[in-house]
Amino acid sequence: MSTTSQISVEKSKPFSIAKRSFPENKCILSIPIPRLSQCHIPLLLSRAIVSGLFLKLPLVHSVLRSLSLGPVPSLSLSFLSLLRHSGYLTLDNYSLNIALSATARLPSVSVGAQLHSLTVKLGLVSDTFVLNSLINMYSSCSYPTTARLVLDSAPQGACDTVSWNTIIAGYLRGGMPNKALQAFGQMAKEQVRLDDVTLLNALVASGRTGTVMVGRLCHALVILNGIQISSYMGSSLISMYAKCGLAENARKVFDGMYERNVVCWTSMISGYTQLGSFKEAVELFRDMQISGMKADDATIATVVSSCAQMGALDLGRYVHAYCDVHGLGKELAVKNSLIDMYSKCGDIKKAYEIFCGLTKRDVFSWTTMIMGFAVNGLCGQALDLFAQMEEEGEVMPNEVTFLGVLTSCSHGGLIEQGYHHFQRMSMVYNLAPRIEHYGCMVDLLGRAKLLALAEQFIKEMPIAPDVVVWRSLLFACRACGEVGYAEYVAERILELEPKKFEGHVLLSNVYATTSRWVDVNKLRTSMDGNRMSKQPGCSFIEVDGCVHEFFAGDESHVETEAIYNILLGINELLVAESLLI
DNA sequence: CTAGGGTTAG
Repeated sequence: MSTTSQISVEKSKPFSIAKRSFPENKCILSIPIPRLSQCHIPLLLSRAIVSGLFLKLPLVHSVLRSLSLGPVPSLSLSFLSLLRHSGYLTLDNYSLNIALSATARLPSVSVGAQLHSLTVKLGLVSDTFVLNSLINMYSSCSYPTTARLVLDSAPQGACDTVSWNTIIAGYLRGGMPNKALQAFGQMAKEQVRLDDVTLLNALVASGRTGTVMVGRLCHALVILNGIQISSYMGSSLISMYAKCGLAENARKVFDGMYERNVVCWTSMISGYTQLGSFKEAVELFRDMQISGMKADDATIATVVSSCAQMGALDLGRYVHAYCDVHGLGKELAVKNSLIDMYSKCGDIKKAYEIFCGLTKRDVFSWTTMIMGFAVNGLCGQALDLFAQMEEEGEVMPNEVTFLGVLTSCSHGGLIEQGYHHFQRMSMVYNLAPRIEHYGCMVDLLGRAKLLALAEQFIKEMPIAPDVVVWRSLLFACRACGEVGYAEYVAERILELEPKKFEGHVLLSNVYATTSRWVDVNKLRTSMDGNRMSKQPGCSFIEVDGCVHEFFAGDESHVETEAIYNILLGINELLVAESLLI
């Protein structure tokens, strides 16, 4: 089996192509071909071949390989086809391997599929390298299921660790982390040798599915096998622990690392952001700057998201300025996060300014801006923007976009429009409404005090209502003074989450409105008996650019009550339900 | 031939 290393070992006499001469083969191989104009190389070589020059096979192979890795992988394919048709080369396992890795980088699977049938015809599917390239080609072209079919129907003994690793990576890329985890299990069951790439992929799968057990197992395997915690491994571990809600474990991995690159730092910062520890996220960003590690766009995007969720406008502005100084923030993800930050912090003008300045807009840009208008009470503008999005038609709305649209209708009291968009969501865009969308609709009807309609809507839902849906209905009951029905609804919430604090409180509030103090007491006593402790309501406030975090009922904060009153005035969103007790 | 972090959410 030919490999690249064999090629670079090969040395030969000087030879020439056209009028350019090279001292030896090795020199050609070390030419950074992507730096030359890639288009000229096949042209140059084609001319040489047509004029009857014989080129050594290793050179041809190396050029094919470079082209397949270059910016225009299809050049590799056209050159290969020329070589074949001029009788220069017959397709063997090596050239087929190169061709397949070129097609893996094409947007369409069609050429790759043609090569697949060629592979079968030539009887090369039992070659492990060719097989793996084939699997990789289907995985990269977003056909992970077909890739799996290739693996499952491969001849006995042809598959190896890389084949399985490629399958797992393909599932992850295709947004199928459960399948990835399953494949990892099968791999272990069939006693395929696991390596560090396997564990790395399995860690990603564990994180995305929230399967701590498997994540821990992988971590244990890493330690037991003495696998070095590289930046790759470390960032995967950190991200896995963070996604499973174990911030401390993530931090332990982070602190214990011998060397960390920007990805490790970003993994930890984004872990904090995802877990709602915004202050820690920002602090770690500071530590990162102190340590001299340069942030990149991924870091900025997650830090800005933390600022947005804290409502820290000054801090957000600082990070924005940091971007300009360090030449960062050119990527859309950062601009989108800035739009979100400015609109969540109330500077909707600045948010819209950034949005308007975008030369390219993805679904995040539109959705963030729509949601930004909605939460700032500019429901009309939110809906106008959605109309503009549909009119331009370059970006398809997704489920979250419709959450923004429905929220706008709900906040604006636009019932007919709400129904209209709710229907269009599935009819026009083939998006199945999720429980969140049903929640929006109940909220829409409840806010308009259309209690009977809201109730009917819940009854006709194809999914079981969750706590949020019931809570929306409960608020509607309260607004309509329907105490009896409110009791029923509060009981449903309690039923869904008997161990949680909230349901008990809601029910006891309902009792309190009808002065049923005996029932209130009974409920409170049972709560104490169950040692039910509430999650403290937590808020942030920025004073002179400094972010203070405080908890409801936090005695250490002397000004808690005062700040709470300020918050009530600033942003109704910050008022956690448990603060009201 | 395979590998890590990032933006929207009732």
